[in-house]
Amino acid sequence: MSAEPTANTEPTANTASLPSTAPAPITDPAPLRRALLDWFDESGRDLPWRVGPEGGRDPYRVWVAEILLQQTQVVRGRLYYERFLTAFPTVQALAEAPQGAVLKAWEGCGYYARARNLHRAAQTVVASGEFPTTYDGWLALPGVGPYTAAAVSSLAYGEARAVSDGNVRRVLARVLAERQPTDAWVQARADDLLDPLRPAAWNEAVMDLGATVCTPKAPECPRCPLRGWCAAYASGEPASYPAPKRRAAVQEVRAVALLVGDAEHALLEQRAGTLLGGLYGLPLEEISAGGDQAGALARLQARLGLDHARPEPLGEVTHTMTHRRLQVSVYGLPGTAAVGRTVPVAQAALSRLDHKALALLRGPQRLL
DNA sequence: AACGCGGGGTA
DNA sequence: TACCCAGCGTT
Repeated sequence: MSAEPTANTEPTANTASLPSTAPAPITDPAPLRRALLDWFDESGRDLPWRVGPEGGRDPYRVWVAEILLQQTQVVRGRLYYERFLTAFPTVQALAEAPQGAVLKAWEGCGYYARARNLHRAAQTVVASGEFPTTYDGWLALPGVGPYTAAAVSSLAYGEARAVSDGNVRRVLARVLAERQPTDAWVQARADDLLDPLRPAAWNEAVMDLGATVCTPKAPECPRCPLRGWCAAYASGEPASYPAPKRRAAVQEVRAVALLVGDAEHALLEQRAGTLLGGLYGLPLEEISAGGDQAGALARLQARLGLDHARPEPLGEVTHTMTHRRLQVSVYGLPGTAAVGRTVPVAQAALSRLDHKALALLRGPQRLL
C-alpha cells in the first residue's frame, strides 16, 4: 500500500525540489497516521525495552527505560539500561536494595533524582502489591510525570494516551509550522493525532521519526513519511521550527577539593541537597568571590579536622554541569592523615567530577 | 511559567 | 559555543 497522501490532503510540492506552497490543513488524520505507522513498521528502531506485544510490554522494563531516557539520548541510555536491569532485574529487587546500590547502578548517568525517585516508587509499587495499570495510577508515582505516565500506560497497557516529549514537540511544530509551541499546544495536537487503534505504536513512531529523521539541526526530509503534510518542509526551512529555547547562563564556580588517601581508598563525603544529592565525592570547598585557594583550603582542612596537614597540589579538574562550570583545584593528602576514615572508592556512587579528580592520581591518563 | 538538575553529542 | 536529549519537581 502506498503511503503517499490521498487526494484529500494532497500537497502541491512533494518532490526533492524546494517546495513553495503550504500543504492543505489536515482535515483527515487517517492518511497521515497510516503513512507514519507504515514507516514505523518498516523502519522503527529495535530497542531492548521493546519486548513483548505492541501495547503489552513489560511494565517494569518500560518504566525503567522511560525514567532513564528522560533528557538522555537513546544511544547513551541503552548502556545504562543494561547495567541497571542487570543490577535490578525486577521491581522487588529494586525496592529491597539500599539507596547507595541504586545510585551506584545509576552512576555517571546524571540527574540523580531520577534514581532516588525510581527507588522510592519501586517501594510504593511493591508495598501495594502491583503496578499501576492506568495513566492516573502511574502519574501518582514519584518521578513519573505526564510524559512517563503516557508512555508506560500506552506501551505496557495499551491505553490511548499521547506522549509529549522533545521529539513529539519538534515533529508537530514542523508539521504544523508552529515556531513557539507551548507544552499545552503540543499535548493537544498530540492528542488530536494519536492513532486510536495503535496508540502504543503511534507513540513510538513519532519519537522514532523525531530521533532518526526529523532531527533538530539537519532533518532528512527526503526520506520523511510526513513530508507531504509538513508545513515546515513546505516553507523550505524546516530546521527553523521550532525556535530555539533561551537558556540560562552557565555559572563559573571555582573550588578546592582534598584527596585524602589514594585512588582506591579515599575520604568521601555524601553530598546533600539537589546538586548531586545522595552521591559521594571528595570533600569540596567553594572559593568565594574575591577569595583565594588558600582560604578555601584552610576552611576545608578545618572542617575535616586536618588543620596541620600539608596538602600537595595534584592538578586542576574542570567539569561542566547544566548551569555550572566547575574548576576544581585538587590537593592530595597521602599517608595516614585520616587513617580509619577512608573508604573503598569503587563501592560508592560518584559523579564524573570526582572520577576526574581521582584520575589525577592514576598516572598516564592525566596526559590524555 | 520559570528554574534547576548531569552528562554528553552534534553542527 | 549553542542547542539538544523518550522530563520532573519545585517555586
